[in-house]
Parts: sequence; C-alpha cells; structure tokens
Amino acid sequence: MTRPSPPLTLGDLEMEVLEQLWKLGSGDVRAVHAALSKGRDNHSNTVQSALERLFRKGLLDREKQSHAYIYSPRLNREELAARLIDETLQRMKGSEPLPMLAAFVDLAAGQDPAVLDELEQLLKARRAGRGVS
Amino acid sequence: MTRPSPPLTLGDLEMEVLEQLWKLGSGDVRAVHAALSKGRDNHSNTVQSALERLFRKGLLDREKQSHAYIYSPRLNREELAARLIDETLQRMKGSEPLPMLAAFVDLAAGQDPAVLDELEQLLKARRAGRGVS
DNA sequence: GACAAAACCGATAACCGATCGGTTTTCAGA
DNA sequence: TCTGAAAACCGATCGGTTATCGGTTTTGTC
Repeated sequence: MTRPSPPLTLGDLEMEVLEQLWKLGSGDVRAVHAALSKGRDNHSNTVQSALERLFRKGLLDREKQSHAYIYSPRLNREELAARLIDETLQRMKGSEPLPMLAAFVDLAAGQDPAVLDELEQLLKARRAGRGVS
Repeated sequence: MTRPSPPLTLGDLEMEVLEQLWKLGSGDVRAVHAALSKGRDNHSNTVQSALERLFRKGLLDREKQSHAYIYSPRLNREELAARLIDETLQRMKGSEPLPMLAAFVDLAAGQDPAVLDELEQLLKARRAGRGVS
C-alpha cells in the first residue's frame, strides 16, 4: 500500500551534505559544515536546515550527543541511487521497469561497452547469492 | 563538454501530457486537451503551456499545420526513462553507475525475482545485436 | 474583410530549496 | 549554582518552477 508519499527530491546542497556524510560516516552540523567549507557556503545554519530536511525526508538518522545531534546516513550511495531510480520509474505510470532498464543499459553501454560484461557478472553473482534454494 | 544544463525535471501535468502524446503519436493542443479531459483539468491554455515547456525542454517536436502546432514526442517512454535515470546518477558525483545499477537490480528483483532472468535475456540480446566481433 | 481558433504574453498562486537572523534550550566549566 | 557558549529551533525572505488563467495578437479560412 505504501502512502503515495511526495516523490523524494534532493536539492544541490542536500546532495552535497549527503556526500560529506558518506565520507565522514557521521557528524554534527559543525563537522559537516567544516567539511563542506572547502570553497562552499558560509552560514552553518544553512547546513543545519539541509540536515534537518534530510532528516525529515527519512534519509538521515540522528542521535543526541550532549547537546548536539550526530547525523548519519540511513542509506548508502547505492541504496539511495536505487531508490531514486525506482521513484523515477514509478512516476511513469503505465511502464514496465524492464524495457526502461533496457534502454538505460543501452545508453550506458554506448558510453562504455564493458558495462555489458560487468552487468552480466553482477547478475550471476545475484543469482548465486539469492538462494539456489 | 555538454553544458551543465539544468537537470530536466518534469511536473505532473507535463508527465501526463507526454503520456497522452505517446498514446496519440502526435497532436495539437486541442487533441491533447481532449484526451486529457477524461476527469482532468479544464483550461486548454494550461495544457498549452505544458506543451510549450516540454518543447523548450527539447522533449517535443512541433510543426505548424495551418495555424496550429502539431506536437510529437522526440523520445519514447523508454528513452526518456533512460535519460532520467542517467541524470539521476549523474547528480551523484563520485559514483560509478554499475554499483548503483546493481543496487537497483536488487531492489527490482526483491519485488519480482523474474527480473533477473528477463534482464539476462536482455543482455544476451544486446550482446548478440552489437557485433560479436 | 470578418470570424474563429490558436499562439502568445503576462500575472498569479503554490511549493520547495537555500539562505539567514533571532530566540530559546541545553550542556559544561568556573 | 550561575554563567556563557554552542546548538537547536523558529520564522522570514528570496529565487526558481509548475500549474493556472485571462487577455491580446496573430493567422488561417470562409
């Protein structure tokens, strides 16, 4: 059933914040702001509100350590990508995922044919991993 | 090089308009508006501005027939999906596409294990199609 | 040349992300 | 315990985008 929740979109800053958290593993506003400040932004409140939004979107965990929150990603890079792709496909209503995926594979293979082989390896692994039962 | 063009997003109406054009093949504002009006919307100007936006985004062709434009999709469903997925992945900078794809395949296979088989068929076909060289 | 249909232009509302300032809470150290 | 600093929290603004609609101009056709 899963509520038709609004389709998870991420702004640029939100993406960069996630990027930093993936690097750091976890961190408070200060840490993320510092990591980000390599040529970016100024106010740490801005970073905080991005963290807050990400938290509300369910993409971050947080835990109070003394009086500061320590944020950490709930999903890794790959899981987030999978979810974004899934939602993209979901938005195209009458659509089977397979043909879409096929088209994307074509596009990716166009850029780098090795993708086909890698993908095949991957499939084998998945098939083996998921119970031969 | 490819300019860092703003990342192609589609509103709900825009998506529905595309949906209709895929069904119709092509059509003018009137046709799309009529097709859409199965329980939707009222003003045909609204449809027109959606068509206009889609055209500016490069997703539609148009051709003047007498004094009305006939719009038609530049991409089919699958090609659009591929492009949206590609852009989604592009936004996650330091990311190899493969692991992302892997994660998505896992997610899709979780919902329907047959996906693995179908995907494998698909790979075979692609491999055969593209010179065995 | 007049009429009707459609394009075109502009305005508005709603929503969202990004940004920032000000207030309140909360911990830690003197 | 009191005080000061750090952080959360609240609210406001700004810019950009989609959706919506009305009004004007263009343009074919009869």
